Amino acid sequence: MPYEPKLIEEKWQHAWADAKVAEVDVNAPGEKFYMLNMFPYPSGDLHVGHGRNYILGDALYRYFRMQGKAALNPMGWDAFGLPAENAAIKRGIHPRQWTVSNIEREKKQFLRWGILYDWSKELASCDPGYYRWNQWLFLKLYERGLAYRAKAPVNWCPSDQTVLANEQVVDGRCERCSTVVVQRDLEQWFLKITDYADRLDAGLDTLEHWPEKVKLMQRNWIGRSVGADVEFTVDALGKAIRIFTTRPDTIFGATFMVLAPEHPDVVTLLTDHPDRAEIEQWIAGVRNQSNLERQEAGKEGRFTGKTATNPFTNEPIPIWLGNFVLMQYGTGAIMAVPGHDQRDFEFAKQYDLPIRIVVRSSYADAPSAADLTEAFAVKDESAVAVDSGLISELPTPQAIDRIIEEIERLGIGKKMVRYRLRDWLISRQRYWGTPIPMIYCERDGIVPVPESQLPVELPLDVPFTGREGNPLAKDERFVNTTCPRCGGAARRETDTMDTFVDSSWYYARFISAHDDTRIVDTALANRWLPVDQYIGGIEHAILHLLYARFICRTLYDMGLVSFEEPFTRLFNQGMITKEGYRDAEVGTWVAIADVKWVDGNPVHKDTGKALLAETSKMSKSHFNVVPPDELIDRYGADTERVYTLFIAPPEKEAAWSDDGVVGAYRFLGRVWHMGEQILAMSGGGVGRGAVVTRKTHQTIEAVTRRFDRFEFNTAISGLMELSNAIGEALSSGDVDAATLRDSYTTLLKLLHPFAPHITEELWMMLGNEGFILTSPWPKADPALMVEDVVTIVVQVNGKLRGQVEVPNPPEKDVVLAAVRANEKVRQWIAGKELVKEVYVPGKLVNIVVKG
RNA sequence: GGGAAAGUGGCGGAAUUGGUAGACGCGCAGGUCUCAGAAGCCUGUUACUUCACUGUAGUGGGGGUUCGAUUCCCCCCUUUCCCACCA
Repeated sequence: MPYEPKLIEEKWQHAWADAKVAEVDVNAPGEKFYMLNMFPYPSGDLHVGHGRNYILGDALYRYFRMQGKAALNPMGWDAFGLPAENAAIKRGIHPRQWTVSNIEREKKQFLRWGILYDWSKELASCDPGYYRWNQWLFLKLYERGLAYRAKAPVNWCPSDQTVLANEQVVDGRCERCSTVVVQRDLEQWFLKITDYADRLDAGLDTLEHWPEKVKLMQRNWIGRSVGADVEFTVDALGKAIRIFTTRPDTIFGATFMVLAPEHPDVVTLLTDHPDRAEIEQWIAGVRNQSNLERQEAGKEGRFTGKTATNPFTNEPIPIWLGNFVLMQYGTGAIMAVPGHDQRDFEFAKQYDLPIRIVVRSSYADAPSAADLTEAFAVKDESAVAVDSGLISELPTPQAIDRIIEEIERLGIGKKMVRYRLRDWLISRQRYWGTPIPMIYCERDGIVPVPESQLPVELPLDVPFTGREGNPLAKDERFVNTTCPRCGGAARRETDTMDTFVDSSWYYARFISAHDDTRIVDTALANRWLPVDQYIGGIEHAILHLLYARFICRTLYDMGLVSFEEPFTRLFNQGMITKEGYRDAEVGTWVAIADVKWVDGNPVHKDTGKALLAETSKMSKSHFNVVPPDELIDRYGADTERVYTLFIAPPEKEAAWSDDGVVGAYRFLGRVWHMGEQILAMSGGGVGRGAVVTRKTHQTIEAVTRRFDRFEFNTAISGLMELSNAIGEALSSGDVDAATLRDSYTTLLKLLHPFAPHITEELWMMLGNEGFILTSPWPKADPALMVEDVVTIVVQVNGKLRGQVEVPNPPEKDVVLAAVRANEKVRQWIAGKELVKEVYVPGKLVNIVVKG
């Protein structure tokens, strides 16, 4: 019988589902292992690149299962979001309907891949039973002062009269109507993640099993820096301006001050300036620029005409406005030390401001300020302060400590830790999201919706035009309500929550997905959480994972869970890319159907124009998406699974090759035919049994180790080697049936996580009871892995010159005697002076000769 | 501008601690089967040299440590990713 995946895959998919093999009773005993793939946004089109993520998770799940763990592998849907609303606007389908039908499609796809999830715990963030707890969480955060309202700019399309998400702004214009987008200040809701900046930063040190790369990205995003706030008196204001610096030791070299153009004191400073109108115009221009535009514009500034007093030199220093000083960081004002900060240096050169040297390398004299071509910004022990009063000649680290002491003693400032991290803006002027449970009353102001009134449900019958703002705001039945406090007429908040709120705690909800009385069941959560293995794309390295870590800490502070870090181990799989073809001149992508090959080069079928082959992320617009359906119809899901994990190390980007798939299919075909032969076989010789058994046990050891290290590609190559070894033994006829059958059964078990259907079928064909999935993972017997003879490599002056075989374990005297007796080695060293013999136990002998 | 990762055959990639570089697979070549093709199976496949045995070179480039370096150290080049005027 030929290997026909079609005939067996669906059968086993139903068998596993019917037996509910993946359903976990959370109260049952056993060693828990919580696996989790990041829940997907149901866009409806899963391609083989998405498949990599879930197939990898499923292989691990099956492995842990066979290792005897009580493994939990749930799945849900990150179901709120903009694309659903766009579909409603463009195609007139309700976001809910669009989302639900996509979920159905994706669920079928998971099934076809042979992926086992515990569907009894399924959740969708657009379900009121889920998002009511988003609202509950928001109310708790509000109670604790962690949710607040403030003005913040949004992208506003003046033509469509609506707020745009960043993704909807293309080159500064509205994605839909190409109108130039403007910034508009709106009152919006924030979560105070900055209160947790220090804990989020410190917690990174405890995450031993997270990729260093992700931790570093988070650390940079939080951006902790230690320095000092210092006040500089400004006579014109009759008060001081506060600056933040990480280099208070350079304060003797602060020769001017720079304020952000948005700094609140700017208006007062400019009141009597002769060129006030011009400067205000300049400020308005800078304010309208994005950060990127500001940077491209180069360093620009204006002199306010006023001075501040440097508290250490007591000199008046000019106060400038500068486009490179950001209002959002620190105090929006800096002391400029052009000798020791590159930005300040460039600004000083631009406007011819004085430069003073107050730090030098401890290996060299200080250069003269006039000779300086760039700022000297070294700040370790190898730098010392000069011309700096009380800290002169102190190495920089000590100078910093000493000057901060002095600043604090003088009462003009203090040591300060600041973060780059900003508060989390969660308001979205969108329909398809969790309504923020707040009410505005003329009399009582902002009033939270009482818990008993949750969920605040999203009305379903609203019109979608894509114009004139949020559809929710136009639904009078939703907006008009009564004040929970005074009972008078009031209006509801119509902003919905950022979908990152939904995904910041969903992992905890799976454990008690249907509990209508509380957000999490604390006792069960503490048993099953944190997640033991979290799997997802690197694109979530910063926002999702940081928000999840933040919300987890707030749950911890409320006493709802007993842990602060939600994910013990994190794995980021790489993307799958594929070659696409584009017109080199115009730059547009060409559909595969329009590509013709001439002498191995792609050209356009109609125009004959040469095309450029380019490998990129799969996307419809690049015509390089590989849909799993055709692939599975032709080769089966097992082939896709094996190929996907074999193609490259899982954390790396991998290029899809249609040809390569065939290799995986052939491999499975060979395993299949071997199974039929072994089933029919009896008798056989005994000559090579030990060789096959040894290879089998070596493979058990290797595959197990590689699973633990996520080295799926080499685990599969190891299984191919074992299969080749069994195949050779089979055709040699020199191995007995029982030995071959044992090795083959082991191969099936080791292969099961990668190719579940075919192995399950063969397991049954060989007459075994139950599922191979629930059979135990094989154990390697070290005694059976040991070789009878050892091959010792012989080198002369480090070059391979022969090999000798000695009985295992190899003894030094025996090995050296064998080497000396080796004819070829004797030729190589003949007539030369022996310098030494190096013996690496069990591996090699290197003979060093001279002449 | 700052930070991180990585450079190995025609291609994807392999090489526990420094110890036979190129496992495994694709592709390619030859063979087998076939009226023919597809699929399968067998053999070969780093380059140069040789009919062959063999030999020489070889893991981005240059240097170092070592009996021995893809692996460790220093310098340089290239690519990719992330953050981007964060004081």
